[in-house]
Amino acid sequence: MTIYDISQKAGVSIATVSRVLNGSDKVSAKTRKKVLDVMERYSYTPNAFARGLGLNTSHTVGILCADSSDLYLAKAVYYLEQMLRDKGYDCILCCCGYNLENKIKYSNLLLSKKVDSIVFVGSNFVEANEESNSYIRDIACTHPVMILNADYAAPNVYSCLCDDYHAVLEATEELISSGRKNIIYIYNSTSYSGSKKLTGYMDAMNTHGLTAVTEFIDRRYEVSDEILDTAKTLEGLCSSGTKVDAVVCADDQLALGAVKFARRAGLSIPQDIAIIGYNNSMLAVSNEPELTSVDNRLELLCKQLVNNLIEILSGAEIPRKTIYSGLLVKRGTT
Amino acid sequence: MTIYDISQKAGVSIATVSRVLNGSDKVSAKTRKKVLDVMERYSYTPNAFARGLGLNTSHTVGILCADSSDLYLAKAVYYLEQMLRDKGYDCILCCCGYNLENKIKYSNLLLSKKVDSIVFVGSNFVEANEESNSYIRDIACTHPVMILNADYAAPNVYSCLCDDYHAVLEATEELISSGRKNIIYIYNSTSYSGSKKLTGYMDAMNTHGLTAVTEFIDRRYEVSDEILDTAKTLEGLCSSGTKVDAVVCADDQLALGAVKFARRAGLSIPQDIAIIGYNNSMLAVSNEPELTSVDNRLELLCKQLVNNLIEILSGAEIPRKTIYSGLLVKRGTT
DNA sequence: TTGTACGCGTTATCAT
DNA sequence: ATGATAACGCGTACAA
Repeated sequence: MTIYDISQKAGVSIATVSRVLNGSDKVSAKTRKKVLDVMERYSYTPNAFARGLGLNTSHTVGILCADSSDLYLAKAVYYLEQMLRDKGYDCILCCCGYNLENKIKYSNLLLSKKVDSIVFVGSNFVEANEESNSYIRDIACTHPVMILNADYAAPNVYSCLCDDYHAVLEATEELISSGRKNIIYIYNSTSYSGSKKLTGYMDAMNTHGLTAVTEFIDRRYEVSDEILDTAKTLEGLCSSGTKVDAVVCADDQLALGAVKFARRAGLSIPQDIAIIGYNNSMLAVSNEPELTSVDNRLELLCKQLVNNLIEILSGAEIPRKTIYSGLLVKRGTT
Repeated sequence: MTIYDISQKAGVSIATVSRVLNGSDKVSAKTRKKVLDVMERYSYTPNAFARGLGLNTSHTVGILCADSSDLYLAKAVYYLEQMLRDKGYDCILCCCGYNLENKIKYSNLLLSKKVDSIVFVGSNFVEANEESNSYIRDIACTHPVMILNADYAAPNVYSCLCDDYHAVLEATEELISSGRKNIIYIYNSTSYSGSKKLTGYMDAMNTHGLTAVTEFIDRRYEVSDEILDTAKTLEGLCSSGTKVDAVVCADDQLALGAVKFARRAGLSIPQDIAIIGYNNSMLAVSNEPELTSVDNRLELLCKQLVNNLIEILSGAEIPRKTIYSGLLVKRGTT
């Protein structure tokens, strides 16, 4: 079924069919109904390719993320997909891992598929050294670029993020003010948001004259391995004499590692050791005791990002950067 | 940059450019190099719309799932996306929730986007009553349909699944043979695989002359709520006098609910109560003690599904149904 | 309000 | 081996 067939069966021209299709008001009610009926009867659907060819847009946005099975990213992808679909946009998903080469390769692939915009999901798309980010600039020359959870200042690049710096700073200070002194920070990423968080912790410790101790956990293919690594790292740290009465983690899964450590070491939570996670994911509640965790407002961020994107695609101006505050959700581990 | 521009700059016809593009062997090495050079210089990329219009295929498959943020589905989507991309296919992701109307609506949407096939991820796409599945038949009239984790017998529909029936049956028997008598089954889905699992439990109990006790937990928007509901349900059950010395769950998150219940009730795991989960997800290891859980071979299933799909799209014949056995992974809760 | 005709960028079928 | 040209299905000036 093409627009031709419909026009013939309805006894009108293809132009009229096209007008009906696109909701033009220059069609008489009678003609519209006639055409609509025929379309209905033959359950006609316009050809997306032909339409795209003429319009040069597919009403599709490319979603790029490192790993859509990561708890946090999966949630983000889910929100984005739902919200974009509500606005009439489809999503092509592309998981590109954590290395630069693939980020570039897959961005281009998405562009070649004629997406209207690219959404980078996760702060790992913005790195510390400027050259590694030039691919973002390149894309932004032709397409609006949206970044979730990181900021990159360039024309046509728009960011929605949580104030991770202050969130961690405040979480750490909360521990300090409740009397904890030996607070360890555990992280697994040096991305944009990763370094903000780290700085938040450092500043809090320094301000209060406490010694900062940080541990970096390598990202592992299996989350479960990351949890185990965290537990082991803490065990090693303690057995080498380091005192610990609190752990701030850049991630809920790291926090679960800390919980595992505490359990194995026979420490009671939160009396002997307090633990704070990040993301306020389902992991926080799945555990017993439940994790105190920073909620970084993912749903809100996604909603804002999608709204912004729609605005931009319709030609409106929007702020380059939108920031929300994190929220410390207190539960059983503090 | 179009094929025209390239042909002009290379001093050949568009037909030749097209041949180079598609790797035809009817181009002299010299001409090929010349054209390739021009393409390279102008970093030309063929227009996906025009190509699709001619070929009527986009090398894209539609992935339909209820909720891509669900732990299990997210992992599946991730595997599928990676593996399909390896084979040169893109994925349009579409999350349609659990109701029939949206399944149909979004399937059609994907078809209108000219996907080459639709992959249904999750057993919830096949329901008990036949009418609810007719939409699958409809799609299969024009496109190969792949189903992950459920089976539906119809032409042009192919399934990859785990033998959930036997997996649960054996898990239950394992508990029975280790002396447990009051084994409760907890589930949250009556989908294809959901009912297989349930039957596996029932059969095991009946065979050994034990009384089956099952509890259905409503799916909740937040996983954490589901965990809490499970814990509460078990509390209610016990306080009304039902004895429990083991719990088999259709899902790891339900199992975490059981763990939560045990903790709150002061029961020690696994001495007082044994718990078995399903999916062998990260939740199994995130917890302490770690969950004994059935591994339903997701990665294997996805790999097989993708291989099958590629075969079909290239015109080969493949078996309608591929079944793998589940694997009981024993850990701390049994 | 409606219709005609062309362009969008490919692929594929012919010739040559 | 290469080139000319007709599809592919739609949107849209422009004409009526």
